Amino acid sequence: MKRPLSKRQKSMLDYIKNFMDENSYPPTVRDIQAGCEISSTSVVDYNLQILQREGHLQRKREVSRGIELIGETISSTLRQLVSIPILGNIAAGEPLPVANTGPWNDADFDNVDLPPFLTKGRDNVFALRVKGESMIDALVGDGDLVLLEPVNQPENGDMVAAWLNDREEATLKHFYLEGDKVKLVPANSFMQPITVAAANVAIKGRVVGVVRTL
Amino acid sequence: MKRPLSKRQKSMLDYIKNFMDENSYPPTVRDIQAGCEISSTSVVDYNLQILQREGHLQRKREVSRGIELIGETISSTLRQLVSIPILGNIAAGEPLPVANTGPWNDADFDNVDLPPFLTKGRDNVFALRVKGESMIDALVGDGDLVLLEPVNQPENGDMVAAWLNDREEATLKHFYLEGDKVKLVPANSFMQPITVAAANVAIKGRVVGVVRTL
DNA sequence: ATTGACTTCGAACGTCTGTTCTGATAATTT
DNA sequence: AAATTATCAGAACAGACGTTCGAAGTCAAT
Repeated sequence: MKRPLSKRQKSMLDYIKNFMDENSYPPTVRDIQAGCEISSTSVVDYNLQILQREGHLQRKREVSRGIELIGETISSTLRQLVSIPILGNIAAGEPLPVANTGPWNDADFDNVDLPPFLTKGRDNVFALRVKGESMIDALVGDGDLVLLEPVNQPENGDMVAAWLNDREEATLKHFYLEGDKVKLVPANSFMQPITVAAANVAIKGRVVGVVRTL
Repeated sequence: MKRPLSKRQKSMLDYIKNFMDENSYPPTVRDIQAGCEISSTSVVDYNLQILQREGHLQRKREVSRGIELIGETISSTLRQLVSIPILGNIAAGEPLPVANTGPWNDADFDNVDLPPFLTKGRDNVFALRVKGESMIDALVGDGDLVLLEPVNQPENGDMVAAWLNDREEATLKHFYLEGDKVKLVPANSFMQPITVAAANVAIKGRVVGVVRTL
């Protein structure tokens, strides 16, 4: 979402939208190539990658017509929303009621409806309400809603909801894998990083978004 | 509609419907083959022809995933969304292209679609993209989207987009009215608060929400 | 002028995918 | 029982399709 879309990318997005309105299935790379008068399929692929990175669509690798528009309208007044369960609160010392990453029983939790560009088409995204001021330095404050994507193996630097088996508590921290240990860097400069055995920590999810209302 | 559908044809129809609910594009012949545990693609083709002849779907020849269900409805979450224009960027020293708070010309700006709970029914909410790290202490970082509500007279402590007439620049600051002067407290502890005459500052809007994607 | 990021180009590779062909098996009718 | 029709099996073909690679072009900043 950093750079504005180029003319070509806008044109492609428009074409895809029109195509799906008329055909009920997405266009192929070569459909887009012809429709937008582009000389090479690789250019289409290149710009599709950008459109995906910027959150305008989701692509499925090696799948023909594996394009899904997100955040785009179907009709003028009705738009698509994604329902996301708020599984509970998260704050240092408090238990996190996330048991597994299976399909949620929607009836058990409060839900928020969010536009798809916030989840970027990811599956099983869930939300946690932040309690306390312990994540200040990560620009996450009390009352914020953090959107998490279930992951098994986060990448270094990701902000994750980590569960410590021995302490039986969950916090929001930055994740760094160091050999067979995991270093969890807190998001508050007054708190020290902690390093624990990898077996002792369970990553519940990776933060993919933050929403705050004042 | 001469003959009733066979068990296999019903199964295929169900599979196609489920597939399109989940994937936003139709299945291939081989998807159906696998999903319905059919031994040969020719059998799928054969039954697809029947389903088409009976009017349950429409096929496009030689087109991958060229299947269109007839008389079926989409069953995903359709809700109301609010379209909000992203009027520009805001960062210390940069001009803010907000001229007035009248009705926006939607065509001129990028838009984001947000669920109504983020705007809380407020009118004329607009968004600004935050540039730079100068609002760190207010938990607002580079790339964040801030949602603003146009206000004439903010309350003390509100985070506002303030335009300084003499400097011709706009920043995100906390607002405090002190007599006939306005104190603007920056959101970065390395910056000093500034106090200016009330006539010298124009409040463009009050921050009502923050959205961040990672 | 040189760099470096971004974008485009042309071609090729390997798999995906709709289609078709031949033949077999099952169900239905005569 | 024989004939007819409906359905299935397996294989193969040709084109569709996503992806990748090396090279070059563009453009702004240095």
